[in-house]
Amino acid sequence: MARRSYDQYCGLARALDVLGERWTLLIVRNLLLGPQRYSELLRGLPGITTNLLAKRLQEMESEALIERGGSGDGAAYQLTTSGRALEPAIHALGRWGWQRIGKPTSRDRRSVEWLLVSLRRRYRGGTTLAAELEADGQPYHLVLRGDAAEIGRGRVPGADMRLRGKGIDIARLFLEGLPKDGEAAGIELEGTAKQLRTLVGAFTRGDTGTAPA
Amino acid sequence: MARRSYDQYCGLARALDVLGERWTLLIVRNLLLGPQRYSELLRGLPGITTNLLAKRLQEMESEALIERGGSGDGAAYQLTTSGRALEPAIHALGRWGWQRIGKPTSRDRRSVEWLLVSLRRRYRGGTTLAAELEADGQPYHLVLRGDAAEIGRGRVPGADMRLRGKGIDIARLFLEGLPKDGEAAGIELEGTAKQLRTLVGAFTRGDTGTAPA
DNA sequence: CAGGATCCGCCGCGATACTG
DNA sequence: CAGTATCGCGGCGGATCCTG
Repeated sequence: MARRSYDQYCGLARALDVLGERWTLLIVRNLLLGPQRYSELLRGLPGITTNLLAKRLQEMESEALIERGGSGDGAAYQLTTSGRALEPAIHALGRWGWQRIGKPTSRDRRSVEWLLVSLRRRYRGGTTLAAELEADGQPYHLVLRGDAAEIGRGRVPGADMRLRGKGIDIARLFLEGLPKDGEAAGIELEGTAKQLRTLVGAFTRGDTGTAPA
Repeated sequence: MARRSYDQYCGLARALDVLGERWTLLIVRNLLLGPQRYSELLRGLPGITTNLLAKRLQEMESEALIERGGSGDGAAYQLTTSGRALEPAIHALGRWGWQRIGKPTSRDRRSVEWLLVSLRRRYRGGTTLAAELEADGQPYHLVLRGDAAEIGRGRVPGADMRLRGKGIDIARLFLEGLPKDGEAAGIELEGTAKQLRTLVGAFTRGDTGTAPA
């Protein structure tokens, strides 16, 4: 084996020894919303090939970033504690990237999941609300409780509200905010308009300005 | 040209489009301590080759991460505002890496500069002190003023204290702290023992625990 | 000496095909 | 569904040479 290394006694260089190869951090990003199976990762990472995904998963498992969880039918890859500890780094890189990002190009793939990951960082805090999302048929949950925001895949029991719509419309809702008329185009709302305002307002709009403390 | 891209409308993916290739983030790290010339970067990045450094510098300049500053004799590469905005991401990755790093192997190169970069993040705040370092003949400065820590290359006028020694001894001082007897082995001190304790105590020891607020 | 350019060999990556 | 096998190409590493 003997992976390529910078051979520098430096935290950053060591991190890049493990994370610097292509796709690795994007796999971590996708797992931040919850465990996923091989085929789900493959679909969620447009452009990666099967051999490369398999190789990366092996390397990441040997580096203890991920582990195979569950058994039988529920078998899936999930982050270890060490892998989850990458969340601040992913948020810092993501913030820098979102600051430079312009309008999506025609070649850009989109996923509401990329956005949901960034919402964990954009949460302002101080809200109490449990929401369910159904974007393009896939369920997600946002549970806001004081300073903590738990955002991931799947439903949540006892949700206060529910949004259903196309991923691109839901993404626009969180990226651009509610329109003046308070009607979110193309989105089916189960809940009050006030809850919707609370949900959307719980997150900072973008990364152009300084995020409120 | 047309660099390789993940083609994902996601901040992290966009950041990795720019930063994901080999050596790029390490160049930014080295420039965080101040501008450097081509040959200085080459010496400071053991293992990089001349062609690759030249290529990376071109790419980074076209991405507006760095710019050629100064003129004539003082010409050097320096970070732009956008490049300097990477400091939080570098600190986050560095913290993760320092947490996993063990003892240096025999192949590991060392540099007091890698450590100084991490000190900017490890600064506890609340100290007022201007110190000069001379490690392996190279001068550095640490100016601590309240919440701000300015750490970089070169001297600082009106330093309160001065340390001189081998880089490895100075690195050990900040990584392991002052020995019980308060005598820093192999280090020449201009200043009081109290100042030395203040300086060393102004930074957290490592990344194993949670850094104090 | 600073700041590259050029050539070459290799391996990481991407695409496709195939297997348990 | 969850990977392995194979192959071509381009990015990378190493060395050398060039120009102000």
